[in-house]
Amino acid sequence: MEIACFIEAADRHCQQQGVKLTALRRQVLELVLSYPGVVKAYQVLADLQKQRGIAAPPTVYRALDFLVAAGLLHKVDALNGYIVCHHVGCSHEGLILVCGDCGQVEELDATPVLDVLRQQAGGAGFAISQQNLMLTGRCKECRT
Amino acid sequence: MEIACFIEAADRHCQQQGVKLTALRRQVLELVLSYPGVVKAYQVLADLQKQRGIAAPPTVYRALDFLVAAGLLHKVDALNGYIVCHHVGCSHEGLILVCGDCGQVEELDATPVLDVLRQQAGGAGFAISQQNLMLTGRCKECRT
DNA sequence: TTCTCAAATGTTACGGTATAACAAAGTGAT
DNA sequence: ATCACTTTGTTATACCGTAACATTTGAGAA
Ligand SMILES: [Zn+2]
Ligand SMILES: [Zn+2]
Ligand SMILES: [Zn+2]
Ligand SMILES: [Zn+2]
Repeated sequence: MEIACFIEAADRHCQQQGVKLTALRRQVLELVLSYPGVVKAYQVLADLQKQRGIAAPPTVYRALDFLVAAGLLHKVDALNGYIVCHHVGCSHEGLILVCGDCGQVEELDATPVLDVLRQQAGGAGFAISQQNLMLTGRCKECRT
Repeated sequence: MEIACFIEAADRHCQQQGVKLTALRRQVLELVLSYPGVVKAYQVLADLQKQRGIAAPPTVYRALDFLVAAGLLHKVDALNGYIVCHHVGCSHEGLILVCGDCGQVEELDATPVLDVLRQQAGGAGFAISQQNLMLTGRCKECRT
């Protein structure tokens, strides 16, 4: 199974970083993984409630925050959602393409373009921090 | 006055586009202009209430949506806020730098870098739409 | 083992963000 | 004046996210 494999990698990744992928965090990660694209916190919360009967917002937000900090998820501000990072470990800044029609997500490497952006911003006295680039558009399928 | 000049240009810009900068929309634009950087909808709402006694969220959200659609404001998703576009008319895609410390904003031209991004995304079958690039970081002053 | 402390999770309550739905008022054309 | 259309007002509610404090858990020290 694809998911189990990812979880295993995530587990190793957390151990390397000296943080713990607890049962709850793993469960939330699995729930996010079960979606093909962007997922919202309250959707994860609903799923979690189906599985363990009761859960409150802080439970899922804390897990999501942890997973983002660990580099396993990315937050998609424009959609108030989260996506799985499929480039764990490859110390990267992501170029995240979100299809506005179907919600599917593709993640490319933004390192080269961010070098250019850092230079351009630096010329204006601005130091841009480590971050991902989010762009919206339409995926191959949705372009018909 | 700087603001009056901007409003005048905004008015012309709207006329050219065949949309109307009504009194309410102008008032909201002035309120956003009165801040140096990112402003939040509910802050504008509070200001509006001071000026006209009563106002509800839809009033300000509708005005803000209009101003964004007209190209007079940009929405900063990462901060749930809005900024004034100081490149009205120059048909542009902005590279918007937001200082995470002080909220100040600088807007550069993102056209060249978006050309590169379009090419990279196109290689993955993705057609990215017209949009601005938002990056967070620290401005000259806040870097101490 | 048992204690202790820090991290993680549970729980309650609340505040911030945004929109749906419908009513009323303005605008301009016939 | 009447009509169709756009804008604004109003109420209510849904969605997003966190503060604050209680409780549990688990790893290391005594
Ligand atoms: Zn990634
Ligand atoms: Zn799609
Ligand atoms: Zn702009
Ligand atoms: Zn600053």
